[in-house]
Amino acid sequence: MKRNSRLSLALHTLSHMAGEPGRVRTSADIADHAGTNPVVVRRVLGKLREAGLLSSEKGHAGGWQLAKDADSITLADVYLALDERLVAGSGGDAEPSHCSVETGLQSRVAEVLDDIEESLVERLRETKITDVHPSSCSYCGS
Amino acid sequence: MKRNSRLSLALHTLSHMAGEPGRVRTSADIADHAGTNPVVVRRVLGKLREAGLLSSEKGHAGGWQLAKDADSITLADVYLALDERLVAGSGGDAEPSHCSVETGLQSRVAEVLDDIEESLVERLRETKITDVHPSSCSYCGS
DNA sequence: GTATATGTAACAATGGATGTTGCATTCGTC
DNA sequence: GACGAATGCAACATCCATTGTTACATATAC
Repeated sequence: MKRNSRLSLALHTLSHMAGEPGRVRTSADIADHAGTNPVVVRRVLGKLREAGLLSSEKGHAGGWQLAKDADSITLADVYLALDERLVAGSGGDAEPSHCSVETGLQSRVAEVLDDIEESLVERLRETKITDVHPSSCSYCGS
Repeated sequence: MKRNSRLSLALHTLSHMAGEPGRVRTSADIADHAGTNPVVVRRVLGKLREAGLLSSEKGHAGGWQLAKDADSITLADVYLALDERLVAGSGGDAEPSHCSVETGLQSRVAEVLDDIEESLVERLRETKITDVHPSSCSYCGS
């Protein structure tokens, strides 16, 4: 995995689950499919659980499944659950400048990027998890 | 500097230049203002020059300035000049899977992210460099 | 009690971005 | 023509976020 792997892994997994909503999957299964590691899967899916998108059960027959209807989950939900801020960045690490033009400009640039970030989230809100699942998929139970 | 530093540095610099379009600035000056290194500045601004947004002159009285009207430069121009792909990521590093559901899903996820990326660029096209420059700026010559 | 799952902490490894140095080249000025 | 000042560029070092890994505690079904 390389860039945007968290978002990618999340969408991948959710989309899979949208195909067979009832099925419970272990992090090991998911990791195999996604070509990564169970712990990484748990880390990412844990965020989605915090956001109420997934539920997990410990123990023998445990695993992960959707906590709500796939139709009601948008990419914005996923994006926000993962605390991604692709455009705006982490933001407030600018060392205070002596020059007032600089500080003004810096905050203005940050403002603009925040606006763009917001637009991005709005755009993400338009796509549902069910839109990601391939319509031509004849393998899953759906 | 930390995250999104290239985009941030580029916007910062262009916005500065929009204030005093005639002035030629050295990479050392710009680096000072941005709190970074002349070579880094040249790396980033070099991309903007390739895209025709800036021009640079070597030699004694050399430096950087806008190559076109600040009004005609949008954030999309900058974003694309820098080869940023914030949403879509680098993309094609997925190891080929034996499972056809996987490959289908992976390409579908990539498709969706590409769409979002495109929307982002469209959004960026709506903001001009002159929109970034603070209207309350009484320091620059504009 | 055992097997199997998550939850989590601690640490290692990887990789991209940034910072740095050095030097060739170009251009104005003396 | 020599010199100073700037870009252009390559090579290397450093930093840092992400990912990968190991280990172990905990919970649950059988």
